[in-house]
Amino acid sequence: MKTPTVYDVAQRAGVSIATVSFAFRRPEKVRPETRDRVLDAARELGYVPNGTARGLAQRRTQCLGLYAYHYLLAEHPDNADWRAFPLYVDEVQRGFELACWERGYALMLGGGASDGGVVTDIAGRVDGLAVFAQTVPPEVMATISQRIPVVEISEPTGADGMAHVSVDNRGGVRDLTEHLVTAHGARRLVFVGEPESHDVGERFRGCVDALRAHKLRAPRAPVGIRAEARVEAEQLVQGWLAEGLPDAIVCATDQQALAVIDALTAAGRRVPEDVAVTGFDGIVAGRLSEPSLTTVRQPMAELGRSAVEMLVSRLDSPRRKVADRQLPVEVVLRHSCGC
Amino acid sequence: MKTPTVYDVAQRAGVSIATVSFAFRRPEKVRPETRDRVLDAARELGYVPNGTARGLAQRRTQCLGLYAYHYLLAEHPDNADWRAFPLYVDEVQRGFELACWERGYALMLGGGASDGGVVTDIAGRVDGLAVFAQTVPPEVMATISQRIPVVEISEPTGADGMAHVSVDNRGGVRDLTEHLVTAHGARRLVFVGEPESHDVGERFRGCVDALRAHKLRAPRAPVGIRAEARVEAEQLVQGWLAEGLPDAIVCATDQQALAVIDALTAAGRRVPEDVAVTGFDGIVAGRLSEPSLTTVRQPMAELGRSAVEMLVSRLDSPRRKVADRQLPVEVVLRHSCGC
DNA sequence: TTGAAAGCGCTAACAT
DNA sequence: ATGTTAGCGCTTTCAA
Repeated sequence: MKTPTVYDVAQRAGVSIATVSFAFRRPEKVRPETRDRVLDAARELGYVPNGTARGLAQRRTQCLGLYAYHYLLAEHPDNADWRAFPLYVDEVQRGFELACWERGYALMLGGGASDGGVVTDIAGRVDGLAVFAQTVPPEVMATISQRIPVVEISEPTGADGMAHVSVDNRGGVRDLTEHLVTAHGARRLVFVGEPESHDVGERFRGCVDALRAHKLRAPRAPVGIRAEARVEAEQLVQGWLAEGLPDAIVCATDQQALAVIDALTAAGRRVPEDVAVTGFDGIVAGRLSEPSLTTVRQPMAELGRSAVEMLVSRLDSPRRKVADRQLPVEVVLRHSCGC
Repeated sequence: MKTPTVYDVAQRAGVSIATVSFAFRRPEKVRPETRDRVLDAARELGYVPNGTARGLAQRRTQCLGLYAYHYLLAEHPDNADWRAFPLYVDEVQRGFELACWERGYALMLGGGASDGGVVTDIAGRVDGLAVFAQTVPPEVMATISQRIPVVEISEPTGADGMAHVSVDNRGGVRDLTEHLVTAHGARRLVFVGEPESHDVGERFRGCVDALRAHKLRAPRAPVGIRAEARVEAEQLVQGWLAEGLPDAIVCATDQQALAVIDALTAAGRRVPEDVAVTGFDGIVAGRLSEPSLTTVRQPMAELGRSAVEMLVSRLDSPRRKVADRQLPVEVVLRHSCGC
């Protein structure tokens, strides 16, 4: 059962393939009777235009890509129940989806392996591509961004030929730390986070900014933790119990903050009575936790939407030079800081 | 800036385009030195294979489609806060994504307009397609399913040339109703749901089955409600208050059950003390509501995974005849039934 | 082991 | 208004 092509439709309608193409893409360019004949023939044959062929001929696919390496969370039993809530990447993805559809683009999603293979594969099939920070080797991105517009999500601005959307990490944590100090009288603060991440570095700097502004002693570096390791949170807590709890624990992400709170609770300490704990991101789980999590909310869906806008605008005017975008954040005061 | 093609790579490596193709796709068929020359040339030029051209030549895209018409929830202010939790479609989509990636397929997601245009467009670019029930006109699906394997998610089995994955709607509600009757002594039950939906019809029948088995009077038809209308829930509650509350309100979906509970609470009635309310689906919001929602859990991610499996198996052996699949459900007893 | 060449199904000049 | 035709960039026989 060979599927019908323009040729079949053309033959049946007694016209040329060009007319078939026009009947679909530029209906106004063909006489109404002719158009109806073509459309009828197409319907009778069950014609479905081959998008691949069209993409090749037009050299555009009307499709944007998102490399959504989900950190393979689903596979990681440690994290299974986090999946009950949408995480950062999920919410960004949702924004990306909706913005694509509003603009008439389809969305191609890739994931799985984190070597360059999958992402290159996707790059070869889309008009523009968005990727999350730290998920693809830079050489691979460099090559791809020479071919199509690329935007990196939550990646530092850099002169790498790619566009970047990020949020005001530093300002957010500065404001939050400021709150801890002025509203709750915190003096001894620690900052917990993955030291390798640029975002985390910025957040740490924001914490230091606020502390310095108050002439308080600032930690020299973040207390290291892996992205979402509960076990490490427990070890950290053991350490603090041994040497005395700080006034506040500023965490680089909500997930880490929740893990720290769990570990503290398990060790018999109360949050925020014994120690304040804060996060960053604004995921749903933090809204529902006990105590609810004071945090800095990122506009996650807006990050996804912005990525689409940036890609589309470069597609529409290719001469435009790549521009980065930084989105504002919002301090959300809940209970874990003592409020 | 023309992007490099096989021709450019071939020229630079001093070989033919066939050799370039082989070097990438069948490395074992070309002499190692030749292969290295080709790969080096490719790297130097920043070659990214054009997936569209490949798809056309191979007549397969290694890409599966999901038409994820999200009921435009995001646009509907009435529903804004539901979006904080993953809904049915989101969880199915997640299962679909992961299963695609595990099998080396990319995923093309379409949405937005619900006319046939978008879905036909996607159908023209993928090897297989999954759609949710009631989101695409049947004629359109009929045409598409003649071209590529299609599976409808949560759609009744039918001799329409498409495959279907669904769950045991009838059995699930039968068991749940049975519980209401035997464990909580419910006698007067109403069933609330969208009457047009096939799934809802099945669920209603399950309710009737259980009632009949106990020689209890069964409602003649579902009490109608739109998919996710809070306002209607309030009207229903007003009606019940006027004519006397039933013992139990069996709702066709969790979202409707939560809306009904909200309306009852707003009207000063207590659940489950004054009346039991149950749902169907097993969404996260029902786990966290007050009272927590007794429901029938669908294996949502599993639906998505199954859809992928069914598509891939038909792609792998095209002669296999289309087969449907029904997944089991699980009654989840929480507080809203009185447990 | 490598090369030549014929498509894959469509679009878009250009010609009529 | 419609037809002819040359690609789009790749895969894949078939020959050498």
